[in-house]
Amino acid sequence: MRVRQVNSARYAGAVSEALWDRSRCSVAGTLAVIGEKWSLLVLREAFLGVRRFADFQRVLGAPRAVLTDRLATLVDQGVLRRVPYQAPGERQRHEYRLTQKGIDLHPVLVALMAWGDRYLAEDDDVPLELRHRDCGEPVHLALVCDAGHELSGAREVRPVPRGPGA
Amino acid sequence: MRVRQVNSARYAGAVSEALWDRSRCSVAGTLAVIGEKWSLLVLREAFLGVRRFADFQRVLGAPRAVLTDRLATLVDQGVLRRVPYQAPGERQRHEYRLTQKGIDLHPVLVALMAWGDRYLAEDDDVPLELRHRDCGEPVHLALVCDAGHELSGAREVRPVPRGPGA
DNA sequence: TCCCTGAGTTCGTGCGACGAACTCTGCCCT
DNA sequence: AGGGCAGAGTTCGTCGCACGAACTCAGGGA
Repeated sequence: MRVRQVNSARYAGAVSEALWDRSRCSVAGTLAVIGEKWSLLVLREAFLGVRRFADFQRVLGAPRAVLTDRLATLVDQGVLRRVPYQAPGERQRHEYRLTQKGIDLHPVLVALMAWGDRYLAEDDDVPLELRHRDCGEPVHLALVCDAGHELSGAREVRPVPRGPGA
Repeated sequence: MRVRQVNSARYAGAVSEALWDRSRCSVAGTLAVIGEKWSLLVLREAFLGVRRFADFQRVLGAPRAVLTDRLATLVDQGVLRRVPYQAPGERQRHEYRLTQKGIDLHPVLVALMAWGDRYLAEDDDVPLELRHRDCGEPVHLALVCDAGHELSGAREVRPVPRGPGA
């Protein structure tokens, strides 16, 4: 159907840094999986319950060919699953559902959304809010350390190199 | 120097959804700002302390022209600031520093990194760890609600439409 | 039988990424 | 003063991907 190698940018280029090795950074690896145009928007819709090709296409307005490619990529990265289904009176079709690996991308979407709400929404016109299913209170992302402190921001974080190159 | 309009995908396409209006979603807006190739990698390096053009170029290996464009975009989006500086015995140059708006993108990077660490690092070879500057404990992202509960995952979240279209 | 819809595939065009080469500026050395 | 050097771009040719429109294919219904 379609050949695709994982091309991972994690191993691109001869960097040979004075600092630790940046080419293996997980950010680059993750972007190699979901960083292409439309991928994150596809996932946003998936989290909102969209499953069928036509619905993705209609809601996003992405070109069909691109959408076909992005869905296929996400499927063979294990982020989505292609599941057959049959609506009564119709022939068998496929739908795309999040796997656990895909569900675990939720914080990425939440972080993007939170930033957009803060800096791009005009006059507090936030289009979508996340609430705790149990208690109904609004939900936000927080950095917490294993000692239980909730950090106030990036300045309280210290990046520490690890692994064989340390 | 370079003209750039904010082109925001937030208003693209006539969607007219049965569900709430997806075209104003903050995820798309944020991606219009930082979703281009290399932008997030530039920010990753900025968080690790990189400030000068040549250092970005050397560490990332991105083509100069692309890097020039991405830095300019991030500057006129207000994510980076172009600051003049003068090293002793050199002529005046510029460096790129995170603004508060840029620093607030930290959770996005952390979320991408966490997912990559979980799913892409072979045999737990995590290249970089984040620790609380004060207590030294490892730090992770969490969803917490305003009642103080820490949610276990995306399934405990309910998205609620808001604003004029509700 | 023809038509319709969902899910693609094909195709021509054009923009954007790429790497190499060129430019411009001001400091340093001789 | 002249030449070399380095940082920060800019220019250019190529090549690939994104785009939108048109085409295909399968099955169900009128």
